[in-house]
Amino acid sequence: MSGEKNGQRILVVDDEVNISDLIATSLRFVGFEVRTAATGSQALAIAEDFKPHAIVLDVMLPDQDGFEVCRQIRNEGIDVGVLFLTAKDGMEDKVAGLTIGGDDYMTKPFSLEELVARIRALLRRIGVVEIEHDDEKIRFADLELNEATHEVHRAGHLLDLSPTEFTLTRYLLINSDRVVSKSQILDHVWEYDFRGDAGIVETYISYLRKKIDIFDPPLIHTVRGVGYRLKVPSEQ
Amino acid sequence: MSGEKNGQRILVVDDEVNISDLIATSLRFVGFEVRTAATGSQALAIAEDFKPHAIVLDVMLPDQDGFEVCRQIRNEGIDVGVLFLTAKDGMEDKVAGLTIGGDDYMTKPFSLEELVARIRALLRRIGVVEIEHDDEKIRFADLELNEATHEVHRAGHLLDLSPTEFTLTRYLLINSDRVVSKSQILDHVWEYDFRGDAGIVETYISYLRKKIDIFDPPLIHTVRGVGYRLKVPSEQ
DNA sequence: TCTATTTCTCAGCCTTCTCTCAGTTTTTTA
DNA sequence: TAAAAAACTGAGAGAAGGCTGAGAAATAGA
Repeated sequence: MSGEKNGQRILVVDDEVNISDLIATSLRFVGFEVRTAATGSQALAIAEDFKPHAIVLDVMLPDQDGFEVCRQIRNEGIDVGVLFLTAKDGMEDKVAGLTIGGDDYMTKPFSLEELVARIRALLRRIGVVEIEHDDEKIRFADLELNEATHEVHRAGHLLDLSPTEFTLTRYLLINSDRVVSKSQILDHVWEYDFRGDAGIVETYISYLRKKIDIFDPPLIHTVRGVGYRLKVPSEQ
Repeated sequence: MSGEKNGQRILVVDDEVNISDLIATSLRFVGFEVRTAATGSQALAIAEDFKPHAIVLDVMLPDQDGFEVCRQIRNEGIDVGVLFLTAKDGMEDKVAGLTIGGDDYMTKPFSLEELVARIRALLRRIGVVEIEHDDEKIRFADLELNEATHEVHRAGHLLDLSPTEFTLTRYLLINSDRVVSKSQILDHVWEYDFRGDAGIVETYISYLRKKIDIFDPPLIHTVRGVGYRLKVPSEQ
């Protein structure tokens, strides 16, 4: 289960405390050991003895830019994968160009579900095997989601899902058989600055049903007043 | 049995003393060690040496908001799960992000039974194993309630229960073999501001009997003039 | 720039649930 | 044995929760 230290260390670097807290909390919950830093120099100091396996690094820091921080940390001989965070301005191209090796980047705002998935993929790529998550496929009954190819199959058929539908499917799959509330879904699957109400989850569940549950048996079940749950009806 | 100190410490923070008292009493009764605070700064002061495992925290406090209190407590290095309480008014905006990292939230008014269940689920999720309640299933005879899936089975058959029926069943199960009065049931299963009379409990017991006790032997027994009791008849 | 896709909101509809009430049955007491 | 008290249950009004189609707004792609 979650909560145990499994040895994967992540350093989160962002000057907005709200953001770094949010990220840190999420990553801790899924079992990582996490430290946070608000500036480049602070990040450097912490990295030195924390020796993180991966860094979540905002490219825009008060003292220096993220690439510089990244370079310095690697110069220390610390072998680390980096997930860059960038605002959605024009900088994306530049970031993409500078993202080399096993590194990756995401634009703010993002969903926590997506962040965790990227971190896991990153660790896999750089060869740090995470316990229990070394498989790139998540399965439930005849529904299968492939992390590497971003494909989802039901009963052997390839489904055509939009990005949000994909993320929602993954979240349901990860929590298969347990009830998840609409607010949980909203908090994990939607971008963290989303200000709408949980009604949108109903809409997307409706979309998903038309793609996933046109096959028998239906897997997405409503638990009135509580949330949704992936289950195989035959279980009784 | 309930009543013993099992080591789980809960801090309840709400400026309405009626509410925090109500919650504290309920939590103490089921075996938690409880402290209360009416303001954010008071909460912080108490948390420092009380080191709670979980906090029940109103988001609307006189001095500062609940999120700030939460952040400060965690900055003290206290690893704590939070159950946020929110009013059901226009505040729904601020409710975003509350279910991150094992945390949860409930809207006022709520039922005490629901609150206790959420606290237990929270402690389980963040890895604080509660004695005697480390399982997500509650059982009595061939009646079984699953907290994670929200399913109830009798003699292997899945029962279809409404939310209130589910909560009532849980309350009876937790108090199995003991007589619980109609007013006790009303106080625990219905929202704390419910202004109807205890007659509704009879109605719901009737509903439950038609779902649970169509199987033999009947488990729900009336103790005339006192209340109801879950028992296996052969026991006498 | 235009087009296609995706996201999001909203309103109408339908289903289920909650709660009250009143008539009935059961048990107790006088 | 009759009257009173307590509990049971069916019916129904109104509320709440959830589903979905339509369309506006935002975004990405050609």
